[in-house]
Amino acid sequence: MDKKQLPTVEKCEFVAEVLKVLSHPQRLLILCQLTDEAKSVGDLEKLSGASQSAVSQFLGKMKAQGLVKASKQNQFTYYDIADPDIKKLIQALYTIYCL
Amino acid sequence: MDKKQLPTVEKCEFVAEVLKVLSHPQRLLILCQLTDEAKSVGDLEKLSGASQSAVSQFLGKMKAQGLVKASKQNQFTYYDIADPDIKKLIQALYTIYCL
DNA sequence: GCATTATATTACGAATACATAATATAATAA
DNA sequence: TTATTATATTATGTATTCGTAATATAATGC
Repeated sequence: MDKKQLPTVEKCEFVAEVLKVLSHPQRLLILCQLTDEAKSVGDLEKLSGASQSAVSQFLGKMKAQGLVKASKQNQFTYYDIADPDIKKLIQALYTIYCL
Repeated sequence: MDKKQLPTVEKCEFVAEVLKVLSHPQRLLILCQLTDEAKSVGDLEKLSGASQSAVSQFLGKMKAQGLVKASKQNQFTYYDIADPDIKKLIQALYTIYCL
């Protein structure tokens, strides 16, 4: 994704795609939790209140989009933020809405 | 909306609602354009490439949500950002994705 | 008045997203 | 080997969103 430009239709298409992922309460909570440290699917299930299936599906899709990365350790899969821009975005949201 | 807290489910529900509005290419472009200065529906129609009906509907809904405000001058309706948090958010997106 | 321009509203089919249930797989424990 | 735990996958009905067409309203210009 090239930067240094005014918002164009193409840029907005890309960013809107990212925002669509964040525009869901439980997905947003999951991503917020992951900015601290990697967490297992089970951890995120408890923290978000979403079902096992939903959490796994959310993470699978976000991984496919390159937003998070997975590392399997024994029977657990730990997820972590993969995209630094997402981390910045979550931090910006925190600054605006939580400080 | 009270602030100063870690992300909670309720906070995420609120923020996700806001992000849902931004998670659409043309709505995002419209909001980006409005951070500079108020613009008419027709201006936004041209800038976003969305249909007259769609632009009017987008603006109507965003107004109902308190994100933008309208001021009618003669036959034109000028829209402007109403929520300072949205302005901050758009600026953060600009910093992350356009600089 | 009539035509034109600007905006808003309503309606509706098509596409998408959601939540949930059911099932599968893989690892560990007993 | 059987049971249990952790995660992934698939399926599916429902709800929501989107885009567009049609129509309405309101102001301006002729």
